[in-house]
Amino acid sequence: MKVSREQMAENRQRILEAASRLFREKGFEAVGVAEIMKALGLTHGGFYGHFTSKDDLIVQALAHAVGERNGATLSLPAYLEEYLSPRHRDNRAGGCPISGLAADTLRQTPEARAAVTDGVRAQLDWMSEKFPEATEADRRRRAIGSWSAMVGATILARVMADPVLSEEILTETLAWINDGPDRPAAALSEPQ
Amino acid sequence: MKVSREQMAENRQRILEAASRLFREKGFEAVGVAEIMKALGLTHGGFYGHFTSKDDLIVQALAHAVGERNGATLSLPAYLEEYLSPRHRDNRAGGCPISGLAADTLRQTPEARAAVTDGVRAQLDWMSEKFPEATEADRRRRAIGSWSAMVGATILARVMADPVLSEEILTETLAWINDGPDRPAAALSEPQ
DNA sequence: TGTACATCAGTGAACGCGCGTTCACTGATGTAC
DNA sequence: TGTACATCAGTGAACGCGCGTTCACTGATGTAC
Repeated sequence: MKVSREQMAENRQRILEAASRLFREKGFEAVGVAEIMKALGLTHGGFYGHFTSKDDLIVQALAHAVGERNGATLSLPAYLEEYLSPRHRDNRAGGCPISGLAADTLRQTPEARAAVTDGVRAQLDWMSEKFPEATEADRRRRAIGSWSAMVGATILARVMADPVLSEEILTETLAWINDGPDRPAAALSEPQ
Repeated sequence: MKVSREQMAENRQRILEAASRLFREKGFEAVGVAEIMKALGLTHGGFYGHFTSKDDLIVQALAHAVGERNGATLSLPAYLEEYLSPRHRDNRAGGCPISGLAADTLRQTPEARAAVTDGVRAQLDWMSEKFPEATEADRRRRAIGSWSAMVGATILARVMADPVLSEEILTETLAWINDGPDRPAAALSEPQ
């Protein structure tokens, strides 16, 4: 049965959002078109009125998720702490799409990789502005090192079967980013 | 046709090695049992004389790959440089199984996750011994932060569609691990 | 505004394909004499 | 040592299943008059 134009546009958005969450939770391969449509109460046949293929959806859903920039309203110290928290580790469906999907995207289409590339570039530019180092080169180096560590720590903490080791990875990575062995401990604390 | 006992044992090893390489290159889902057996010149039916299921093979192949500890003969600075090199980035099939498969393993069996957990624990213990910081806690913190950054940078560098950004991630992450913004530049250089 | 018709978003059965797994069979290995 | 037989590693056809995709159909929307 036909639906109104606004309803159809809304359905497209809901497909993108459901797909984005399900992909982050289970990976691209493990989520079927039928499962996504069922999550909205629709049937799989209608999917191809919105997207030309599952690969097309993957690209659109990645661009959608990566474009949201969900922690960008926080201060950098608060963002780092939230990112490297058990809450974010355990919230795959709603968490950062880059740590959740970057590895999966390696085996996807060039368009999907381009969407992740754009997201990483935006993330590094944003973080490079926020660190306190004096020179642009030092801020960017710290942004790249910190971001790599955030992505790696999140992936490792999620896969660890030992909860103590999982939490240690998050806590020590955060401490290392904030202080480093040789950095003054208060270098990045929030202004009072 | 039956083969000798030694031949059979050798075939089992060759399955593990082919699977380990193919899994790192393409991921668990994208590699079929038939493809692995074909890589040795065998047919898929014989697979089940060696392993009870594909999931069983995944666990064995992970444990096999993770247990190899392939860079452990290098000094720490040489290991870090090799790990964060374009060569390692481009050598997925022969590279570190943890950066190559950790994210994939999240959706595998508990046994597979346990194999990766063991590998990460061994890696962190090894790195914790090698860093030059005075206290055990400082060495371990630097090991965890560095290892997270190595895994994250490798995953990110592999997925980047822009080769300049990909290489920048490797180079800057290495520099950050070695020096950090506030660390003396020579802190980790090789003894002359 | 009301009516008749064309459009088209969504339905659900069906198709093709690839994959993991099974199993009757083959023929070389290994053993009993 | 040589021979006859039992064992069993590997073969390849077949099965079941799930998935992406297609398509004839339905009925509500939107438009022409």
